[in-house]
Amino acid sequence: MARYRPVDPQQSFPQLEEEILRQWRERDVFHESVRRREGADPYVFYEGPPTANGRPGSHHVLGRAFKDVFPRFHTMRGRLVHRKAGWDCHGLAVELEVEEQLGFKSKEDIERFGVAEFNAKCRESVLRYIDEWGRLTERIGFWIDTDEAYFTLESSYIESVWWSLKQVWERGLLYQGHKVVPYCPRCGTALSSHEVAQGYKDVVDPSVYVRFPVKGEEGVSLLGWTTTPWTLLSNAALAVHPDVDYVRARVDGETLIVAAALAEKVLGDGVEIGESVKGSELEGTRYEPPFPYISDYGERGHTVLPADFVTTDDGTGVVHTAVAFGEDDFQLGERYGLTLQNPVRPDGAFDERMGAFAGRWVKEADGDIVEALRESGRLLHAEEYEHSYPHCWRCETPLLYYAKSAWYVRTTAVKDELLAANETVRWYPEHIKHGRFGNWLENNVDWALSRERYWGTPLPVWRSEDGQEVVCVGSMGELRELGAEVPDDLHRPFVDEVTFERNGKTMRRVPDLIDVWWDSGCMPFAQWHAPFENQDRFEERFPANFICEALDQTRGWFYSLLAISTMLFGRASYETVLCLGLILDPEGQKMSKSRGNVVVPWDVIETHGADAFRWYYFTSKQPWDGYRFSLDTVGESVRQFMKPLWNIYYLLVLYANDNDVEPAGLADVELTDLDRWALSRLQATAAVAIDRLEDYDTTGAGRAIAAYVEELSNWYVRRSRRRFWYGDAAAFATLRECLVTVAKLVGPLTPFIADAIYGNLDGAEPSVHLCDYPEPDAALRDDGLELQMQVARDAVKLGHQARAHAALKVRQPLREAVVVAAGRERDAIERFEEVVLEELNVKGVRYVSEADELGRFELKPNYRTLGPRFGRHMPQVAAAVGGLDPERAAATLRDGGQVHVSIDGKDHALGADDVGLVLQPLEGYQVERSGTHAVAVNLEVDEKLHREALAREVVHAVQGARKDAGLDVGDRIHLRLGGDVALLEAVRAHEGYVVGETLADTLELGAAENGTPVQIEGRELRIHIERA
RNA sequence: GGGCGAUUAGCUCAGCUGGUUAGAGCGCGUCUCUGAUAAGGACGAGGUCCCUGGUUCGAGUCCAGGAUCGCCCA
Repeated sequence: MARYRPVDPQQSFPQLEEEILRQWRERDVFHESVRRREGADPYVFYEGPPTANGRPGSHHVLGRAFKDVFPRFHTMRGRLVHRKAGWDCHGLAVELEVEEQLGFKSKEDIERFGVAEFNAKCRESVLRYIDEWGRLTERIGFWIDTDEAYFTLESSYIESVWWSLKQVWERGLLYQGHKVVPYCPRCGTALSSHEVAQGYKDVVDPSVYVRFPVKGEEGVSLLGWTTTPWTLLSNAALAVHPDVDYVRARVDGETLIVAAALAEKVLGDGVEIGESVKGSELEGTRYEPPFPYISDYGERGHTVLPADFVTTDDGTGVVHTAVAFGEDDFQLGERYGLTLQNPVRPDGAFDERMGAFAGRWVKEADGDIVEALRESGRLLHAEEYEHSYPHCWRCETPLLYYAKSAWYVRTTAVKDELLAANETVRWYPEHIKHGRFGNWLENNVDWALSRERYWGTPLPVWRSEDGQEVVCVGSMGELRELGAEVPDDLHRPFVDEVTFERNGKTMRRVPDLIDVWWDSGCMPFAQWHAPFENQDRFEERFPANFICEALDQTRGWFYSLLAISTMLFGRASYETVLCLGLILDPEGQKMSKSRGNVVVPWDVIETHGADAFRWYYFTSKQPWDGYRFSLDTVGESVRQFMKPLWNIYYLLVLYANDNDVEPAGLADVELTDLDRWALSRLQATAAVAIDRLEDYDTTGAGRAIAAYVEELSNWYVRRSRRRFWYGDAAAFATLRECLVTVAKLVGPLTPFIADAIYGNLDGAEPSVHLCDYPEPDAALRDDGLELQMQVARDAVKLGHQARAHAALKVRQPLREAVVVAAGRERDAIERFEEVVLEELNVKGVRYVSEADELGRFELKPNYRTLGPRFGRHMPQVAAAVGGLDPERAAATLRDGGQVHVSIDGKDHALGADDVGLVLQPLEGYQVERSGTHAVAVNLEVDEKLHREALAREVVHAVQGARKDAGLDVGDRIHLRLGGDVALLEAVRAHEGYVVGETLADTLELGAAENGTPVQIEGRELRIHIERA
């Protein structure tokens, strides 16, 4: 009767996983695993909400695999790990997706379509993808509560976000300001810095040198330089560095004022250099602007101003300033009271003040502007200039640096707090902390919070038309108290209609939305609608023990979480961050739809399964380094780890069922040394796995477990095969214990195969994921045994090598192996002599403690111990050791004595640790050595040994024939053999052996006329098999 | 232009606080084992540890400069 459910050796893992998924659903294993830890010490995980804008890709599987493994591990370790899913629903990305669907090109299109309808589409679009995300999430075994997920679009979430903004407002950190921002005229919105970063492209722009004639000095011009000719239309001033030397350079009868350091570079070698002055002396110089359209820039308009940002790296050292179109320019304008004039409309076209250029898209006007300068004689020189310039990451429109009114959070005011909070965070990899992230915090600028878009959390600021009254609203209740009617849906356009009276004035909301990163950064409390509800839950689950996202979140979620919690609660909202790297294709190229090198996760799952996918991510390398990834690389996970593990499991079940072996505890059986070894190694492996996973190192944990599975397969099982055939209780108990424990160890990593194995071999719990993580049992640990086994395995390996080099197959029995070993090594090999004999197929082992028979010792200085001791005298020491008599020294050292060397007339004693003995084999012997021990095999094959080898060959041939005949491993047969007499003679001499190995009930010799012929050493054997 | 990281076998990756024969897996070649069997084992070929300098008795490992690639920032 089968004790265990039979195992398919060809099991399809994807199919197996579907089965396990069904069990998890039926038994509600995930929720049960959380329920069982009710009241335990919580381990808090925060889900960084993905934007469900598009189908999930392989990089999302990476993130979700790592977000899964540590919560699973800590649950098994006894912690209570709630996992609440979340979805980031707002933002420009979603709007763009919808715009694309609807064929929209601009904000006017959206306004015409209707904001309510447009936002309804956005909501629909986000929710549409969430299903597929949910499907993938479940399929890869990412356990997270999707039923209770938070959505950033919910009114409750938005209300919590409003609350956060009100806190910031009350601290005086929320303000409206004018700043020059990277602005996309097509999308009609400013971009955040990380959006800008995505869009840098190399472009060729005009590079123009322009004369700015000095007023009242005929023939003298300041020479300015720019790569954005369109900004010349609103030139407001020129900037020079006060400490830089400027010269009057004469060229072709005119005088040009440029930085001394750049004069020759710009004007050529032949230029005549005149008077030199400091930039500060040029301050106040009035000049003629290049275009007449706007003249009112205030008192200091169209004069030279001093500025520290001017460099002499390129250009002329005289910097054209257009207040509205550059950060430096804008600040300069503020300092010197230049009037802010912006002649460019929000759609990127010049306004009606710009004469012939009115209505033209600024970048396209560049060429004509250069022409106009040429015609007016202002152009000295024009060329092309290649540089990298930011473009809108989605619509590819070149961005404009553009002065806009916007709302900011004064994060610069809390920079020190941010840095201090960062100090409390543990980063993986460590260098991010003070590198990328720390640097980013050091260079903190105020958070540009507002967005002039439609689909997002509305900025809860209401204002009177005259700007005198401003209210930041922190909740719906507060809004009601102010006398407003509050709609159910807080999005635009509904929220825009909310008004109330204050001091006799009508208060209307400012039209802006907020940055989506603020939304997601609020999740620690907003996911619970705290502080309006569930304040206790929020407090219980704050801060997070662990968060994990891709490296690109450094300036995204990692920052928004830290910044918001620092401003609101004065501390970091997470303790440990794991950063994940990029997924690249096998050529190291970034995966992207446009390159067509994207690996669809479903393909991987259907081909190899989710376990393999996860295992690959966990173990192939440190996750932050990025992955060179393809379908095939995942296949290796299956071949190298899952398949061998499955094979062991298959073997156990096969023979346990065959022999009707009952599952037994270790206490009920008599363990052999080999069993104890396997169990000892198991404890060691558990210890490593725990240590590595506590340190967020799946690679270290996974590799240790894989190494153990390899040992189990290629040593324990291989050495124990016969015990399994014959139903040895201790072997079954041991292997079962090992496999069940491995299933637990590997559960967090490859949850499906782990549960399949556990369920069949143990099944005390409904799932392995309800078990405790294995604790190493010191009573089962035996370091000495492990060491001895290692020595014995080394000896076997050396013997195999010796045979291979002598080209003597293992099937040929040999009389003896000669082993050079003494003391502990000899004890070890003697303890496992049976194993050594069988592995090497030799009749006996002969030990020699002296090397004489097999070779000579050579002495080698141990640099590791001697180096620190002798320092720069090391070469002399090495020479002195080389000068010792090897035989005598070796004998002395092996007896535990000391040898003496003389360095600079001083005597030094060296012990066994200081001098290594290396055996040099004598010629003519087949000896393999490793350090001080060596193994030789006696190559002499006599008649008897040869006959035995032939018998083994015959068995080998018969086994082949059994297999060809399609027999089961346990089928009994009637065997008839015919052919060469020498072969038959060998069989006769070893009849018992042949009959036993081939499971033959009867054996007839010389009677297989119609048997299948095979060749053995050039002799023919005819084999006839019949099922008994 | 600045910051951070990477560079080790044909490929994917290990190499702890510097120690003298630089490893594994895959792939390749040869052999082998066989009652886990489209698995397993052994052997072999394959390496200027990106380059150049430096520190040191000794550098894949530490330092400086450079190259290439990636990410981030401008």
